[in-house]
Amino acid sequence: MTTDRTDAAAVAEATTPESGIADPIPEATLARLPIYMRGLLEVAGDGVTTVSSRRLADLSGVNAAKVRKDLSYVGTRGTRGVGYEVDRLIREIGMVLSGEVTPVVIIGVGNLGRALSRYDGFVAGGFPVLALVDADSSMVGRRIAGVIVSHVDDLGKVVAETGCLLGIVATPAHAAQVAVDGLIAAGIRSILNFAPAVVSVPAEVELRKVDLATELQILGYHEHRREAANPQQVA
Amino acid sequence: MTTDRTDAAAVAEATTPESGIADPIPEATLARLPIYMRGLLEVAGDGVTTVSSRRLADLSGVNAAKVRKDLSYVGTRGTRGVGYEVDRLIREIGMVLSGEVTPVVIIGVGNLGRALSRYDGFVAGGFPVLALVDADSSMVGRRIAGVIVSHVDDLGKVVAETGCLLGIVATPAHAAQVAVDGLIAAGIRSILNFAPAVVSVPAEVELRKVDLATELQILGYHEHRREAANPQQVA
DNA sequence: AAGCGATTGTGCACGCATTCACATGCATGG
DNA sequence: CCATGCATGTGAATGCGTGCACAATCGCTT
Repeated sequence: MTTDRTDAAAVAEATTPESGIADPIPEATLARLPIYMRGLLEVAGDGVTTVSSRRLADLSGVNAAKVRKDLSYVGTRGTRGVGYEVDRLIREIGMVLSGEVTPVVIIGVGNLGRALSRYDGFVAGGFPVLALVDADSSMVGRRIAGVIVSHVDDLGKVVAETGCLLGIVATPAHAAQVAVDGLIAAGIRSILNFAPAVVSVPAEVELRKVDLATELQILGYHEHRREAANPQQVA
Repeated sequence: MTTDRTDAAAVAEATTPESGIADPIPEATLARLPIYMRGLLEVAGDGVTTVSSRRLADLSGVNAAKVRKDLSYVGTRGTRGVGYEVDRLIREIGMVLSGEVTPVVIIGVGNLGRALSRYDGFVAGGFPVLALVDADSSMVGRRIAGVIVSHVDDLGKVVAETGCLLGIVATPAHAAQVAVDGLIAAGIRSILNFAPAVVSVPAEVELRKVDLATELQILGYHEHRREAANPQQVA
């Protein structure tokens, strides 16, 4: 797989046939694939074998054309006049988004960290939480969701042992940057940050952010906006 | 992502003078305002009285031009050659995003719901969790983060009593639609959904979504991509 | 009083994402 | 074996968000 490491490699993988690396799936599409997957698994459970883009769109709450364009990126082709084969779609999408099980480490076992470590959706989605670390020594040794909490100083060791590839930061804001640096030092290059803080990472590290307070604030904005517009109406 | 904005109304109120309702702040800008706010509060704590767009940009991890354009939406004007007045910016941004305290109700007190109800960031951001409900009778009556859990059947009553304007759905996927319908029936028109399910709401209801599993899947995709490209290198 | 350095405010162009609209092509029925 | 209907795949138009680049403008210094 890919022995030519020239700068032309990037160009070459545009429409690589089957040489290994291939697709540059748009971020927006990527974010919808898991949604499609859920819908597909649902109809598959009902014994349905084919779906139209229209049907899948309804299940996912999006536009039918968008579904088709999205699916065109994953490579699967549907059958005109019929639709897409459910089983195959599930297989192909599943292959695109981390086909196998990808273990996760969580830094910070406060309220949020504990909840995340017990969140069923992660393991169900193929992301078992295999490691927990915290800076608080009184937490170390505790067992949460079947996993023993280690000290953050042992992060490198724990990550190496469990083979975690993804890191979740669930620390207070002031500890976020340190936590991220630690993850990177431990070899993690994909990080999901729940701490309400701006952290900086080297370019080769993928950092995504979930900001709970911000979500509420955006909702609050719209809510106040509506209140200002309408007089009032207690349901 | 998430959030469907039908700008039918937004167009009409384009540049209302001061008739009450006014600004149509872009969604992207809105999402950054809380970040700016954090940076501003930080420098304000250090006694700084003015910031340049450059400085604020560095603190927020964004582009300076973006900061200026964003701030132009909130109305505040800076002083050329000097920068923006910190105190005023804090006040103005604070006014834009739900100037006052906005109470929140959480449906579902499983792992996630409990964690959210104890999350300090909410109350710190002006979103105290004043009500908790669950469908499980064994949960009803329990006290979590100082709030007694009520039964979901009493949702309307609880919402009315506490004056909650925002709803958070933290139920399992299969209960999400019912939960959302309940919130709407109770008069809530701004909802944050953590359940991994597609739910439908009437047009006048604002629905945002936080999909934890999807976030990991996107990270997983990029991680696998990198692995496929590079040979391997255990730090 | 006037110039100078600094920083804002914004016009413009580019790129990504969404959506429409339609030709292409497959499967089924007569 | 051909016609017909239905759903795919995609070209093209539109809109939003981003970031550059620069003129306008302010405070400060001389």
